[in-house]
Amino acid sequence: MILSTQRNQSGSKRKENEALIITAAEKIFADMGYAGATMQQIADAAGLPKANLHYYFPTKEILYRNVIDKIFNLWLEAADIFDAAEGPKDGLSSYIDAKLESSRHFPNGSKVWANEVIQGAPIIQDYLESKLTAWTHSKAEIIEMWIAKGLMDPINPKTLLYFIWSATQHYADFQHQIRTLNNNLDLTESQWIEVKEDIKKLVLKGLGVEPFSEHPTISDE
Amino acid sequence: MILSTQRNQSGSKRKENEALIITAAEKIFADMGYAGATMQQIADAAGLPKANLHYYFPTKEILYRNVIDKIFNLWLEAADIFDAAEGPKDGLSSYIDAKLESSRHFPNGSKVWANEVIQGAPIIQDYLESKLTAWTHSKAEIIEMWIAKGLMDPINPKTLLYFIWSATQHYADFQHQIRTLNNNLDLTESQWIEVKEDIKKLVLKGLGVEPFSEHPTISDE
DNA sequence: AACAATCTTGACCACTTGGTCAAGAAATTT
DNA sequence: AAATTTCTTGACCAAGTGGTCAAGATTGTT
Repeated sequence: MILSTQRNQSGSKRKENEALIITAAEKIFADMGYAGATMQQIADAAGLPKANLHYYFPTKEILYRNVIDKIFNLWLEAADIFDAAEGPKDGLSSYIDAKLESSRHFPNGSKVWANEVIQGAPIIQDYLESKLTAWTHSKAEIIEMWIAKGLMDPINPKTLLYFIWSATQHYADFQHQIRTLNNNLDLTESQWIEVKEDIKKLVLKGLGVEPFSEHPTISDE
Repeated sequence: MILSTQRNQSGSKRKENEALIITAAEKIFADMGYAGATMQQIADAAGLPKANLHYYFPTKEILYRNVIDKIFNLWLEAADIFDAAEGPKDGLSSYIDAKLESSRHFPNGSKVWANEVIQGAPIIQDYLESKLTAWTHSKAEIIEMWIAKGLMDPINPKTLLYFIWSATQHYADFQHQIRTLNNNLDLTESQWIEVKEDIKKLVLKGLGVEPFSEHPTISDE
């Protein structure tokens, strides 16, 4: 008895099972969309009976919102890099790296988000209106400051943000298409490195962020 | 009676109604996803009773594949520009323009495609394996030729294609998010022009495609 | 005008879905 | 060890789904 008392060290059984269910749900929602996902599939993926899911998350929508919540908070964290950066070379590089890492290792979150937004964000509109709007404005200000300081070419900050979001999230959302066009193989480590370098180079050079090391490009052939 | 005889001049009633249904279906599939869309919703959007849909398209999946077919053929057409181009400046500019126009005026097709690919292309995998693969290889060859001729910096051609696809399709797929971040307003004509210019400039300059007209950018502040 | 082909439609059905519930098993507290 | 809280689960249900069907309306043909 004494031995088995505190079997679950890391918090209550509730937290454990909620995390288990959310992880399973993230995958199923990513693969099937909100409407296409069934509670039964999620239950199977989590290894629990369906009725048990409803004990922890009363409705499918509540479960879904918990999934979104987890995803969005991860994204917010990943973007702290931005604020700490000295200038665009540093900040944008790190941000692109972080977003690509996230696309590589946690594509499901990005997929769920994409699916939801494509469909007009019927369930998470309040997120867009509040959190995402605030976040975007704060990052746009930083970019504008960089432009004002002459550290990069002028560009609409939102256009640049969309640019980076789309280029990086594409590797999560369109993972399947990319794999198919890569002889049905996932990208290798070296391919990922190449993608990272290509994207960073393209963006930084495209923005006229100067000291990109490397030999200066030959101007005319 | 005589008056109403040839009411439908342009081809058979079949073609008319099929087009009507496909257009309605495209919107519903884009807004709801494949699983989330119901035949009843599509029927309502088309102004027809549900049983009538099944007369023209026996199953939901057959209707869906017809929608995909229409979308994909439009994309193929838009990419002919690529082959006719002299070099990257011309070719990439035109392609970006065409893709952005398509995102602006026909976002639903892009959304349906994105939804499907995110979910692993359960229904259109054969498209990816055959048509898209062939198309991509042919475009990659052109890009490699441009690189070999020294018309642009070296880059993995697929990475570049993904880059352009993601940047342009983002404006269709994430239309709702972009609108929300634009004070709940659709982009204006001048905003679209700005986006086009920003993206083209970023890509071309990022690829070291030189004569981008305009005044030479001031190198240091 | 008679006939044939095409199209239209309400009513219907088998099946799946999210969600409920009540009985009980485990764990925790007193 | 008794009482209480938390968790587990099979069985169940009302609602909605894709798809069917047969009767009829419309159109085209001879």
